[in-house]
Amino acid sequence: MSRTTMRAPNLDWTDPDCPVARTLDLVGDRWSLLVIRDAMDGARSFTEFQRRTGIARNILTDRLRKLTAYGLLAQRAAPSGRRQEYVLTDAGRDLFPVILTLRQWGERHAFAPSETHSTLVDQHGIPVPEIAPTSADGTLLDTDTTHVQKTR
Amino acid sequence: MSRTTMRAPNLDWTDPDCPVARTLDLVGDRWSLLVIRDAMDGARSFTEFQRRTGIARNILTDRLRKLTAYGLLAQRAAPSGRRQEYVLTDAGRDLFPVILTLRQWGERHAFAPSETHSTLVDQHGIPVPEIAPTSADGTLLDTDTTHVQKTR
DNA sequence: CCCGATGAGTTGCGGATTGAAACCATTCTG
DNA sequence: CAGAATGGTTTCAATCCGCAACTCATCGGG
Repeated sequence: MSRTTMRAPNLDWTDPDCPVARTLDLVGDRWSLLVIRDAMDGARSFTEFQRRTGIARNILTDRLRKLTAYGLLAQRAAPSGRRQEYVLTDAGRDLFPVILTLRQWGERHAFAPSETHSTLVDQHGIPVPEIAPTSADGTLLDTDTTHVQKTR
Repeated sequence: MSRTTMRAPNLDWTDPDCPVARTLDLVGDRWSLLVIRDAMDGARSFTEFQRRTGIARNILTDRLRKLTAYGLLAQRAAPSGRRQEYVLTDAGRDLFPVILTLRQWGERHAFAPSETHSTLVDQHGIPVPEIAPTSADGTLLDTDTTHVQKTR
């Protein structure tokens, strides 16, 4: 889990002390996390991102640039030919738990019981179990058993 | 974990089959998740949300209404006085893992080593450990060891 | 009972962000 | 080499957002 040094991308954070707010300042718009999702699922090229997300092309240009500037994507030469491709950096790949929890919440709450949806599976085709936050001693955590400790 | 029936809030999903996209259709804007974050940390009233997030008031009005319509917040009479207050529903509280993973990503990647930030702690004041997605047999999961299985 | 202070919005408006579509320069491909 | 695909850029209209001012109801004193 290498630590990428921040490129001071935003001079003015929405809430400089809150890690949640900082993360959302980087990927909390309508499209960035869908681009990341598709990158995790194998998308590499401009056209492929555009096809999968349906995002407008000028906006995609902007998002790819921003995500690259923030250090979540990197551009490198494609293995075949001399075209460029976008790949996730370590920091970008590290958004996996975020995408996963968004996915699992959606599965639980954004589908009617009758509806079907795609599923995330591991190498053996077994569905990924639901994530459950636990404390150091293994007990389940939720809103009621945790609180934010202000930096001082 | 009670299942709230969807209120068919969005007639047109960005990507109807993908749980990630559906979740982002509900809370994937600039402010909704920060409102949820503050609700989890005890905010109840319009003014309190406004003060904590710094969001414009007309936008806050809109977000509170939408989140209520989507079933993530509910309005009920405040215990003291007859004023109304906004509280998280079960579905809203269930976003805890999402907020937590956003927070943990931010802690890892959105702060320079020298910077300090607020921390999430449990009842005993012990920092919440980092979430690690695992498969059914307990092995660590990431982008390389999972893939989306299309619904068919 | 009247005054000022809050709380909870609503309205109007200018500026920023998006989306759709057309256009353009390279690079492949047959 | 012609035509298609890739990876954008430009233009323009529509939408969204932030700010400030305004409203309306309630509340707490004096």
